[in-house]
Amino acid sequence: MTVEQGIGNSNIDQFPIGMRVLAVDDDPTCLLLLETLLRRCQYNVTTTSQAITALRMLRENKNKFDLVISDVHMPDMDGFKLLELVGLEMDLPVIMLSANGDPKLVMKGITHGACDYLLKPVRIEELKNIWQHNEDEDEDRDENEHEDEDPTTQKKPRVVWSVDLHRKFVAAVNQLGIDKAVPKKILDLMNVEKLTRENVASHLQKYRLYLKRISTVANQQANMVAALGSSDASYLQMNSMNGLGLHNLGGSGQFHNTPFRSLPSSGMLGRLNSPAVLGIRGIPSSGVIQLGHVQTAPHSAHGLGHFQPVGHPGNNGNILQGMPMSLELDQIQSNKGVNYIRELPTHLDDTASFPVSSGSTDMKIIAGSSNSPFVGVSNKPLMLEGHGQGLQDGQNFGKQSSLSAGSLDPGYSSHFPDHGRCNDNWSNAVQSNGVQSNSFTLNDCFKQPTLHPSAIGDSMSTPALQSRNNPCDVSSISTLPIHLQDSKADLQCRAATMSSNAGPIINNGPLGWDDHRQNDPYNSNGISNSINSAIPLNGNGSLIGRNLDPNNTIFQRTTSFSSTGQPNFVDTSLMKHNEVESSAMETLGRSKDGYLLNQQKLQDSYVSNNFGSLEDLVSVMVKQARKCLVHGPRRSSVSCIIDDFDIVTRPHTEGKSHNSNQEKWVLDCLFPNNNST
DNA sequence: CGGCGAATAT
DNA sequence: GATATTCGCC
Repeated sequence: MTVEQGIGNSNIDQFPIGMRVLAVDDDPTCLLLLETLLRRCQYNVTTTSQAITALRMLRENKNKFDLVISDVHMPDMDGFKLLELVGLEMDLPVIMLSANGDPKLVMKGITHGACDYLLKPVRIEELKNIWQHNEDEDEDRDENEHEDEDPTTQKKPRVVWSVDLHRKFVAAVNQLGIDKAVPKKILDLMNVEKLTRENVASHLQKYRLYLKRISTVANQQANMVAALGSSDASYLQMNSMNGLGLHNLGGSGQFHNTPFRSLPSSGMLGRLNSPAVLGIRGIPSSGVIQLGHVQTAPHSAHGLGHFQPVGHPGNNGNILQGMPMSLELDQIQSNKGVNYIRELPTHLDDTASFPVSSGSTDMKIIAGSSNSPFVGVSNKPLMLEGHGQGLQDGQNFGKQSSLSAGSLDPGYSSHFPDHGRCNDNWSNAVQSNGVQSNSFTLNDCFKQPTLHPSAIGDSMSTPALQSRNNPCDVSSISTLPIHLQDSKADLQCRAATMSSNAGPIINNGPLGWDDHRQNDPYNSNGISNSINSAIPLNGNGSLIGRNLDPNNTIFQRTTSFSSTGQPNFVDTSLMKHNEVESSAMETLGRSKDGYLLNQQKLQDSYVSNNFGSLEDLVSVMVKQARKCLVHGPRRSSVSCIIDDFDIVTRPHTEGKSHNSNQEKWVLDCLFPNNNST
């Protein structure tokens, strides 16, 4: 089959122009129509009104056709018979066509090997897609065969521990108490049909290992912190840098997120770019996809994918007591998050893509909670109680992003008690590395969290989702290699980072991803609120604090950046860029929900510092965008963005100006759904 | 039953 | 090749 670039109105990437299709229908009119439509799709069409003839043609010209479309009701031979014979004698995909949509007939067609069953009158849209059957015909057939087998003889389907299922599991475990949680009891509590004790037992084993890993890492962190005096600048620095990104490193499994696992520096990046992560279209057969937000994979067809909600009153029994929960950010994040990342522009010119992601309402940002940058060093602090600086409520959610951007502001940190320490540390780290650290990564510090007992239960989640809507992730990827490469404490730092993020991430679960989930046990018991409340409004304090360091201004960083000319820098800058943008997006997205970001101060102070790097440009954009958010979607609010944009783009051009188109563009980017201007 | 490790599947 | 799941045995 010839596969060429898609034709105009086709939304498929690859369209098989010239695919040889044999159309069979006893009704001349129908046949003509079918032929016309098929030709319009640019297929190479051959027609016949007799099934017998069709069969003969197929037999005589083996390999001369790529696909067969046959009517079901034909005088000379039943369409099903033809289907059967074709399936028997040749390996060609057959699509049944009938005016009768009787489910039984459809089923019969499918069971007989039809790869599709179209109803008359057939629409061209349907025909445009039939070629896809040709691509995975074998797979389809296999699937069909399985689906119709007798359940008793069918192989036991593998249990897919979806997020929901896992959540139920955790809820059950928490309810029972980790010590008393045994497979049988958990199974009963979960009340999920078709799930077996063995399934639960297996998952429990895995879960225990997971907890163990976490605790181990936590201890290491704690020890390290103790050894280093906790004030070690570089430690914190790195910690924050790697932050969230780390969970994405490591294997790919239900619990792989655990940040404490092996941390290949390239893992995350690779993952982000992997098809699975980005959400490829096509056959949902990979575990990752299955675990995604929506289970569409065949596996879920067995019922395991559809669990009845099990009411879980606040599970205060924290199964993970004393443990630094880790993160599982992956799992918590939503598919949207994935898309979100995928659409992150890499270049300035792509900024226009903002709207796309901002449309997502479930972006979960981690709200930093503790004031102490050291919180991350879990274990001891194990911030189970929020000590934020006063996040009032969920409204402030999304602060995170603003925080990241905010960290850029040199003067912002003064608000945080620990900033002094942070600053020193941070600057040192930066200098020693010779690379300006990404201010954004600092966010991670915030993430430290405050683990809410109730929320913790969710932490173990399923990692399937590799999405990372968290800007931090992105940044960490890029920065990690550069900053930590030769650091001996690298591993430890990373570990620390991870754990520190755990808290927030966990919180995210219920608040973000889970938010829109029907069966979210945490969403209906007030946990969300508690979590939110635990998030300090100024959660960013520590991060920003670091930036206070007079020697660590953006400017300085920028300078080192450009002076080093290393390839890595380039990448780094881009990543940062993405990160920033993602932050912006997050912020923007939140804005739609009416979140106020009182960070004007940052913005204002920042505006005066314009450096021509992408990073700076983006950061400015972010800040201004935030400002814009504060004021609402008005053009006037956007002007400043444009101004800054110009300033950054043309550092030495003061007399910049913008026009209404620019304003509109920016506005559209920020508020894609906003009609008013 | 629960826990483990081997055997498989993905 | 690494993991995740299931199988079998104690």
